[in-house]
Amino acid sequence: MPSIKDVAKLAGVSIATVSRVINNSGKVSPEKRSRVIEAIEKLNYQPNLLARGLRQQKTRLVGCLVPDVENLVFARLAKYLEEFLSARGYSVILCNTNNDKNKERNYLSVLVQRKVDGIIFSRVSDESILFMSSYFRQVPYVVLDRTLEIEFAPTVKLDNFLGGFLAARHLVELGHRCLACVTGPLKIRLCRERLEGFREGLKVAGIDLRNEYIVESDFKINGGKEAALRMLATGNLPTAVFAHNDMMAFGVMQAFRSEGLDIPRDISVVGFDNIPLCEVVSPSLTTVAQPFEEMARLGVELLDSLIRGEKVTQKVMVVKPYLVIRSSTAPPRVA
Amino acid sequence: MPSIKDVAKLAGVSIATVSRVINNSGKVSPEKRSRVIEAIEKLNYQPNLLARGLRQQKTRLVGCLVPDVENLVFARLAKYLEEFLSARGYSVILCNTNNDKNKERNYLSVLVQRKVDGIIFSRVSDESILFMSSYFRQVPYVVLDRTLEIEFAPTVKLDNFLGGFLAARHLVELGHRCLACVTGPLKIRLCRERLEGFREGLKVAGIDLRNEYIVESDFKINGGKEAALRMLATGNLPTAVFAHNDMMAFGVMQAFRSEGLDIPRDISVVGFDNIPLCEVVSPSLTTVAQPFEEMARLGVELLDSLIRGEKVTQKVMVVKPYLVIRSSTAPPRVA
DNA sequence: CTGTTAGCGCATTCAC
DNA sequence: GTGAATGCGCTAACAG
Repeated sequence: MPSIKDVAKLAGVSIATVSRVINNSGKVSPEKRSRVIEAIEKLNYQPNLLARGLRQQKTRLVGCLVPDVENLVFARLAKYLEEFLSARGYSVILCNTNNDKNKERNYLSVLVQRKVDGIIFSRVSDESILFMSSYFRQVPYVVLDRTLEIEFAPTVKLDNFLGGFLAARHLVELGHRCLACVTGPLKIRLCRERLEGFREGLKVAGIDLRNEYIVESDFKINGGKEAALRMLATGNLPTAVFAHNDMMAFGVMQAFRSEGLDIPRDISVVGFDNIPLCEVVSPSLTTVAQPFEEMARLGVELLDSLIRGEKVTQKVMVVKPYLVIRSSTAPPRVA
Repeated sequence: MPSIKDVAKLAGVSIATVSRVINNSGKVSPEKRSRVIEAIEKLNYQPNLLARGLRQQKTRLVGCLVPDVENLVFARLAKYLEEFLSARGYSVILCNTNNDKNKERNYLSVLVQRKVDGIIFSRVSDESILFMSSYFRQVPYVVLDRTLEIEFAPTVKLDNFLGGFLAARHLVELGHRCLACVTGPLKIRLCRERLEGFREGLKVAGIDLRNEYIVESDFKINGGKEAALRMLATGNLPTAVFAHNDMMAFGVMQAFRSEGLDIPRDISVVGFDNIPLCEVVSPSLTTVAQPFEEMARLGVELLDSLIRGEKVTQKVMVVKPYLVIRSSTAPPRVA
């Protein structure tokens, strides 16, 4: 591996001049510049980013923590984060925490040791945040998709209440009066928000969301199936179901269909997330879409500003979900 | 950020002693050791891995190139790679090339500049490999899931021919005599291998795979749909279909079902990959499973050996796929 | 056992 | 414009 010295020697200049050429800083005579460029190409020289980082005290590295890359939601988020970060000249260390607090802790430590310029957290546990808090003044960070209880934490989040509300309004407008909600784990704040938004959407139409129509589940497809089966078991079916994510909605649809019900003729289903699969299943799934790309873009912009030390006035950004109407929702059958 | 100097000062020892404690190298008196440890904790000192990497000429960083993290196959692979690599003390820079040759090129360059200890390629283009070849003697690498035409390239790959063969044998054993294959892009070698394996599996049963029953597609769900519709259009339906991945198999199932056909009563379908969705769709999908975890494990082991400079006798490893029989396959209806 | 020192590769003063 | 010298934080070689 050639170093800057080798280039300098070959070009017959000092390493300072080579550095100036590489970084386009300072004045260099055209002649020496071309000699340096020639040497660089001849040696196939690549600057050592470790050394540069050590010297400059910045690395153009950003760490991204996600709970599960196999989850389509986070795969998507990760993809966009990476795309926008690399467009701004950052490399990304992607850390899959697997929802494991110890892994989170470890990764945070590793990222700090590797001197990342910033960190983007997505849905980490409060414990990790606590652990991380000792670094909070040392390394810029942005929290994505999850609100922290920490004041002033720079955050990009979805208006989950609105998401639930949109689902409710859509179903009410179709004429549904008997609705159910399959939630994610209610210990997660965003689930509570989605539920409350849904409840409010019904309330403004004069409909009560009865407790027996709230089924708590786990964001997984099988959880959705089980939730639907539980409803079937009561014999008291709603005419429409709102699930807190698309996977559970798929499970709900499958369970109902396996019992001979037709979607949406017998029961309408609304999901949440708008993962690509929504449009390919049949019937295609009406869902509350999360603007992942926008969230990633905002998160990256925010982090970049923080890293560059720019003054950031708005540290908490809330993005709006929107409804994508497909074929899984329809007016209820006339009773 | 405290440095080793601060620790040394606080503990009243030299930086060499601190280094010895950190790395557990050399002998240090118990007393000084505990003083150092105390200082480290007090200052919340974290070693600077840039400096260490620069000094040691190794970083414990590994770069992983995948074509598309949103694709469940690669998300899975990436997850396992990360898991096994971090278990061995490596951090991972995950690069999503988005099937873009320029991004591949860029990433390779970045990884080299960041002095990664090794690289794991998954399904990169031949062009990138060409570009990379200038580094091949400088940085250890392993090719996953795709064979290169380069001699001696360390590789972990699937026996794709066997995969096709297994699918064929299963269907033939069920009694099918009229079979079709929905392939991925045939310019990709592994698709040709899967197809040939399938053909051979039929051949040993005395069945010819007729050309009109080979439909080339694109690995996507919609591609599968279209392929099925094309078959329907000919009016000459097979009794079983083998698709080169699960997503296309889902598309095939959907298209057939939307035309009133029943899976597996009217038509059996076999997929490839064994993504988690296989067991949750209905009917659940019989498929040729790729042992992603094993591939990742072998790839990481191989790379680690290479990095450590161990002598590696077997540089090309071929892993075997296996059949997972679910509900999408059944004997054909009696003609 | 322990401390001093050199140097990894680079950007950045500061003289000239 | 240009080069010599310094130091980022660390490990390793060496001397004691």
